[in-house]
Amino acid sequence: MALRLGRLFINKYAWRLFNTSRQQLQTNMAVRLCDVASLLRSGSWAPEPWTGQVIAAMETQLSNGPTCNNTSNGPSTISNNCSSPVESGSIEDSKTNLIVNYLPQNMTQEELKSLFGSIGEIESCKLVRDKITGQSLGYGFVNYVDPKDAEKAINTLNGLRLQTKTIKVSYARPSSASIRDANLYVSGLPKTMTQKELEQLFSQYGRIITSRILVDQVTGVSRGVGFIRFDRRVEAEEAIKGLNCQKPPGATEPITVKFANNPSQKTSQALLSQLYQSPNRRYPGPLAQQAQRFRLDNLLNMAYGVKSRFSPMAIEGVTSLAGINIPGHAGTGWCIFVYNLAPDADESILWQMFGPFGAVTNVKVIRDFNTNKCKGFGFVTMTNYDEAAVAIASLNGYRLGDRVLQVSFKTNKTHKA
DNA sequence: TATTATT
Repeated sequence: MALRLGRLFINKYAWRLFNTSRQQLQTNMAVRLCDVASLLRSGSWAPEPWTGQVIAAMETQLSNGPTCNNTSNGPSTISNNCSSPVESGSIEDSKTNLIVNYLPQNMTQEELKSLFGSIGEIESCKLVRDKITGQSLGYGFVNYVDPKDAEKAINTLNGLRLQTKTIKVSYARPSSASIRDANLYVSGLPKTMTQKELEQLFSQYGRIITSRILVDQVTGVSRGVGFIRFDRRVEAEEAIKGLNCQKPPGATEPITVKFANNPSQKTSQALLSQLYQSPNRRYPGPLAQQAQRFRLDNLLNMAYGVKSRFSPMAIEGVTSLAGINIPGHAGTGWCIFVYNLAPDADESILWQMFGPFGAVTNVKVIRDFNTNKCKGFGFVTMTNYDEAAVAIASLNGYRLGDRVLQVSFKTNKTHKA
């Protein structure tokens, strides 16, 4: 039994790591879409040949622009935005606070902040997680300092594809008990009914926030079930009274309308993660350290198994991971030392240089306290070893302006310039 | 007949 659980545990981590690295790559791609495109146009950045595919994907997404509606993986709202102070009659609607929906399951709060921080200064950011299991509930909040940045985030990040999801970015409504539990589950729908028709049917009872008709993944044909989320719970209650057991216009069978199940209902997976994750997060102890080691081991396994381009480490690298002496590794990622930056270098140039290679969680330009000019070096933290290694191999010796950069994993020794 | 929208 213990072995079984252990195996499940390991597989779960391997799976998560694999998806996380893919997702983070895409996240960082997304952040740098505009930057990279402008660099390409200016000709000041020459990517390695293999990054061509990544760049092409960026350009495709950039040229397509954000798409809000009717994606195969996300519900959409025909009636547009979620927050209209006029319509909702509220004058307290924040113009800085955004709700972000349909986030990939494994996206972290830091990644959320990283993505939205590329737009402007963030006052606060929260990824909402299940209180018990710690699992992401797939949505979060981003509160900007400047309302203009919130608007910009909606314009540039709404409809962004991350992994299999298409995120939705909209103004958050003022939090209130009246808007909770307003999600309806509808079944018995005619297979021919469109989302628009579904919304038309329900819109008489209130403002619809989202609607969705589930479709067969292969054929794309309606499964006759869907969801309607109203602005307010009372509206949902009225819709149940008015539409449950009723036949939609032209339909031969009545539909069933009821409140949707809460997402926090426990699955076996949730129970498993509750067993292992929850105590770890609250009380970092031997189990947490063990989990960290699994993460690291699996990271290496994924690097070996998934990437054929690059064989990052020899066996001594694996054994060193069991210990704590890992050059450049600070627990949260691989720290990279970048030397010979110009005095006017800023963080954005580091994002631009390293972002295309994979998941970048942090960049820092070291500045002189008095002049605020770059002291000639900085640091970049990357999540995945292989991506960091390729970035280093590609950017070490890179000519930035009239300077030749030195790029390496950060060592534990003090660097002598 | 079931996705993850209110901190």
